[in-house]
Amino acid sequence: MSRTARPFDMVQLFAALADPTRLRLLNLMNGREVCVCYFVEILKQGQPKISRHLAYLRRAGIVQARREGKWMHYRIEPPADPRAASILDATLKSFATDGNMQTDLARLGRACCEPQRFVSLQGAPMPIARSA
Amino acid sequence: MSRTARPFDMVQLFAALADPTRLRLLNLMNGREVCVCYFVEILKQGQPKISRHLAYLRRAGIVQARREGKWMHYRIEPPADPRAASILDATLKSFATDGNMQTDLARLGRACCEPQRFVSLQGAPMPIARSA
DNA sequence: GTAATACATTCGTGTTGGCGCATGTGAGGA
DNA sequence: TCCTCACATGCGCCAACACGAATGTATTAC
Repeated sequence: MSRTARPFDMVQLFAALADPTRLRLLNLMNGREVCVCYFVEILKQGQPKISRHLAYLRRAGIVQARREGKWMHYRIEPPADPRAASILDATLKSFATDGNMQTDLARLGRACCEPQRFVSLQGAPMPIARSA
Repeated sequence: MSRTARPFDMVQLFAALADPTRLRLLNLMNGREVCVCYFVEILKQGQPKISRHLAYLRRAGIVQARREGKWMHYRIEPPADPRAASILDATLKSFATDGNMQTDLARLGRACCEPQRFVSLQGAPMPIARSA
């Protein structure tokens, strides 16, 4: 039984979106694959907190993780269920007109251009642009 | 300060959608103004439970209530915030391909055509079609 | 091997949410 | 006025969640 075959749990999807930290994480991952250390730096939140929210998003089936040496990269995984995909898409689009979300993206952009300014990002891999 | 002027709380919106009973209620209200007694009959759930979930949806700013004598009619109130409106719209559209939601709608249709078959619906006002 | 780095997970605590049950409230009807 | 109907709300209980702090686990550096 494939993971995409079973019907998507819409309630779990909405529960995953019902948290400000998780929405900020999704915003930062929108179009990019991002290393956990960037989340911690940009959101200025504790690492366990970030990690737990990422695990929550992964359980909900909307993000995927990839290991690269010591680092973990997270990216958005659009659900196979078209209903869930449309909800997630509408959510991601809504970030474009959200001032706080754009501020986060600007901070991410600055961190990528000058990682040497952030002690916690020394040697960390840059976010990788992704189509989905 | 008007109620629509302040920025919509997206987290509260998603929290409101993160419950199966509330999703079923929204589905039944999609395109209609429905009396509480119909919700109780169609969903076969206790009246206090239905009432509390409707109150939750009202607090989230996506449904409105109207009193008509002894009966309360609930309808969907599209949020003024276009971001919230698009999320809600995508959610409502997703019901079209959901078998359980269509079953609920079929039960509502039958209850409206033959209210005399349901003891709890004697004299209850019929749902009223609405554009939004 | 040891140590350090980058994340994940566990633990304990406070908060929130959902539920059934009982009770309160507001609008008719007799 | 009293009663009933339709619905809302308060109460107690239990489960789920968010959080900081501490600890565990891969991976790399030495």
